[in-house]
Amino acid sequence: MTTYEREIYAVITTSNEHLTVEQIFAEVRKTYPRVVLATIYNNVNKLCKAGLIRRVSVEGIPDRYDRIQKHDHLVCRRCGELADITFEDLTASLRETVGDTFLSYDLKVFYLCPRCRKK
Amino acid sequence: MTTYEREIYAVITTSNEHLTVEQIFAEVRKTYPRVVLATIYNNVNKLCKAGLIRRVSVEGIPDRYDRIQKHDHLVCRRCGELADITFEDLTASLRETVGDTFLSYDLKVFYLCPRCRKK
DNA sequence: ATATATTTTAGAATCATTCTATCTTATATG
DNA sequence: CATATAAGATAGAATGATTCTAAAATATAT
Repeated sequence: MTTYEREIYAVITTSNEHLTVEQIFAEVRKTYPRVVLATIYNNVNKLCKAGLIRRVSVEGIPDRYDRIQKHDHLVCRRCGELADITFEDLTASLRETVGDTFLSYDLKVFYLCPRCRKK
Repeated sequence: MTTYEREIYAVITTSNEHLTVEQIFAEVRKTYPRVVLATIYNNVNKLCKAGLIRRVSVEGIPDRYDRIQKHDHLVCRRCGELADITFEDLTASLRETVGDTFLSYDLKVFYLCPRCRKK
């Protein structure tokens, strides 16, 4: 692991939020002021391919990066904010339906977050 | 409904595939050669907001448009190709977990499509 | 110690999508 | 019917996240 890989991995896994590349960039910059945005892109891609982090893509907003530990996501339909939920694991059931080419799944649950609910 | 809305709606709902804006554009053009790409964008957006069609966003490839009738999607991890599956309806169970701010959900199942499997 | 591979930097390029301004068509009102 | 107003379509520029390319720096291996 390179310095940046380690640093970016740490930023993502120690954060309780779902960080965008820009947010990771801002964070890494505090320690390594000369880092460049492309380096963050390079490394989140590498970390994703290595299976150490996961990308969370929500339509219309920049991709976010997250720890891999199994969990699903709540997405606010109004503001796009992400939150974690842990719903029952569908793996076995899906593998049965799909067959042995099944790889993984992504469950996004749309809702109104508490803040948006008030409005 | 305007002429284009009707036409675009028809193209999407009569197709067995999951069409991109470009594909819809090509199709509509056959009947209305003077149509412009922005018109397709305007109208798919309007149709989505009206709840007559749904957008299917898969990371890294252009958005696709689909009929609304409840079903889930298989996404090939290798080529991005989409296919339909109908998995058990999780609505009731999710509403229980999430509460009454629950709106809807999106389940994507990643697999290897038959074509990619061969390689 | 030198060659080779990997990583980073810098900035240009890409490309789906949105936006703005203008023109056209449809609808409503007197 | 004529004119006003709203809605839709066109054309093309703008946006913005992400990727790509080429060069520079750093690390690894022989």
